[in-house]
Amino acid sequence: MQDLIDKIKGVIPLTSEAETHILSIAKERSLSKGNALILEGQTVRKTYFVTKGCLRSYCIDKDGKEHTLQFAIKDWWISDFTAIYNHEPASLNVECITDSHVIEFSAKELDDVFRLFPEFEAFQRKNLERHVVSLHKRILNQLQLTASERYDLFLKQYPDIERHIPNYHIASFLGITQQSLSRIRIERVKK
Amino acid sequence: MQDLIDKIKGVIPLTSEAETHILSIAKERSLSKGNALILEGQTVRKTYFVTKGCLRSYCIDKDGKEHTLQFAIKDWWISDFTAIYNHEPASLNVECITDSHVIEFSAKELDDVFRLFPEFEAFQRKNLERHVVSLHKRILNQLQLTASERYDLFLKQYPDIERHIPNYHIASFLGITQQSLSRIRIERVKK
DNA sequence: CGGTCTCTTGACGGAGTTCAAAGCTAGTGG
DNA sequence: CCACTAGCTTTGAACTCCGTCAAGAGACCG
Repeated sequence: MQDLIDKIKGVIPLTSEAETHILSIAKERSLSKGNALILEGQTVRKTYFVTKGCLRSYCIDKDGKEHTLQFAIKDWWISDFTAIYNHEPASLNVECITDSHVIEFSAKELDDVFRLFPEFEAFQRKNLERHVVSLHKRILNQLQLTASERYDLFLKQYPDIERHIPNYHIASFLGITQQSLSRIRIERVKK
Repeated sequence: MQDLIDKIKGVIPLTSEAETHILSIAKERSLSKGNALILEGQTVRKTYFVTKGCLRSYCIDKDGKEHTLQFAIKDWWISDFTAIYNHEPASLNVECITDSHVIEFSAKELDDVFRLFPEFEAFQRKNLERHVVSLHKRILNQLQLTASERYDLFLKQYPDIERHIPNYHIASFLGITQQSLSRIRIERVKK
């Protein structure tokens, strides 16, 4: 829980009332590998802040294949943001890929925070700005890099993730099959 | 200019002081096809709101190929947001692809607006949320759709754009070559 | 030890790229 | 008004990367 408070304080000054309120709506949860937090089609009522472990959000296409939109590790937020912002049913699934600890927030209560403590707007703006930046980078990488180059970058951005999560999840994030990723990994070892 | 004021009023109530301030920092500009607004490597000081015409942002890769990150038509914002948010030199270029009208803002003055009129935070939050949603959709499309399906979707999202801008820009947005797009278009006509 | 999950391997096919050339189209100037 | 040019699109042939399908090899866990 302190992780989150520290993270907020790194961006905006936090009054003790605001801190108390945040603590009152935050709910710590321990999750096991495989737990599903959001399922496609459901109404999305929660957003999660990860303090330990790793989660991912993904969609399932018409052929039943999974495509990973996001991995969330320590200090990242995860949910189906499109569903929350547009008030639609989830089109994504969110699941736990290692045993994890998260802080759960009701999307509605989090929204109230902006009215009760307007200073949080600036915090959220920074979060969204960072999010946009990382999405822009990902799109540009997808447009200009080969699968092998994207994998190199992935390993730099998530230095330790790779030891804990299956390669087929990484493949589904990079936009290739697990077989192709396997071949890329073998090529890398040769060099 | 009224377009922008209307757009703001659609999201938040706008006091007359705030409106006056916005008008005082906004600068209307007419641009011709081919005008460059931002060049890679420069410090980015401006953000643009498009009221007429079409602009695009793109990067140039190590082989000299262009990759389009964004098209901006009426009511969209465009700039190198990564450069602005991270205070880095531009890694993108922004250029005018048809004769256009934009409202130009200094990034710094726009930032001041949040301090002077905190009610704008909610407006900006909505903008950023919408931006994140559209980027998520684009990434998922890139992961699960064929080039031809992505082109179909593109035509739906930008119904008229296609008549005014060269196909090779569309190809560079979709992540394919202009030759491939040409073949896709021919296949479509057959059906 | 047996089953399940994950990764690797091989053969083949297909979508998209590359390079090069030709065909269009619209604007420009003689 | 035509010829020329520049910008854009189409076409063809060869190639490459990656996907698909199917099978096998490890690894992990009850």
